[in-house]
Amino acid sequence: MVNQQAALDSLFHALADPTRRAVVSRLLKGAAPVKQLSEPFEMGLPAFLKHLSVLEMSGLIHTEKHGRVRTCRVDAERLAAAEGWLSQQRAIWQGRTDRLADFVESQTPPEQNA
Amino acid sequence: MVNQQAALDSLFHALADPTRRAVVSRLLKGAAPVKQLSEPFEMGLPAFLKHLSVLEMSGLIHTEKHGRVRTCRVDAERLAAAEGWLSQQRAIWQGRTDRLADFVESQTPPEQNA
DNA sequence: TTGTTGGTTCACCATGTGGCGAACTATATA
DNA sequence: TATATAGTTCGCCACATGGTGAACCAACAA
Repeated sequence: MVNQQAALDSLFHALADPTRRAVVSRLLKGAAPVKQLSEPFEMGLPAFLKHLSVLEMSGLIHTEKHGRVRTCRVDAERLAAAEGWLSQQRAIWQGRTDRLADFVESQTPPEQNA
Repeated sequence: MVNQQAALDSLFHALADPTRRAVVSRLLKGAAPVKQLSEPFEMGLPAFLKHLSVLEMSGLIHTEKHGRVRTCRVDAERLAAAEGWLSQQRAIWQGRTDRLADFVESQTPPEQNA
């Protein structure tokens, strides 16, 4: 469970940068080589590779090299993990606000996922 | 839209730390003063206040002071904003994989929780 | 074989982050 | 008034982050 925390740390950290979010967004539409991925961004390859490395460390993407070109693809399950934490939190919140709703509607036992 | 990016930056950055996630989680169960919030964590008040400051800058929490006690509460809409970006991304991904699924199943409108 | 292209590595730099202790302010409370 | 309590501010530190340019390696292409 401690490890879970570390995973979320690196996940959210990876997403806390517009370049990296753009890369994820781009990769969700299909795999791509490093060079092509880097083209929209006004930064050197070394800097861009660091972003890729952060993404890869977080597990959000994984890459493989064929010949001299490295191809990147996204791991959608990692993305779902981040979303999972958030919707879990929302469930807590909704568990609370639902009591107001229940007071009016009186149905649906809250059943928050611990 | 550029500002949107900055908002997501600080949102995800705020969430990229176990202490801050724990605070958010705690606050989703109800507002609390700084001291009480800080108790579970083994760090000084100054360090903890920096975390609160990061959370407040991101808009995830807001605070108000009455007398000498500052009360913190969460802003669930900010949390929803982060979740929103993620589910938006998932929609892209699912738009792709759904074509495979539809090819086999061709039923059940996915009903994602917006 | 000689370029060119795609990636990689390295040293370096400015800035940000996350923690500390110490000193301080302001509000309750005794 | 005196004292404890809740926050705040400040200076400091170690380390991570995000960028640079330059040199370099490995695979195609001419």
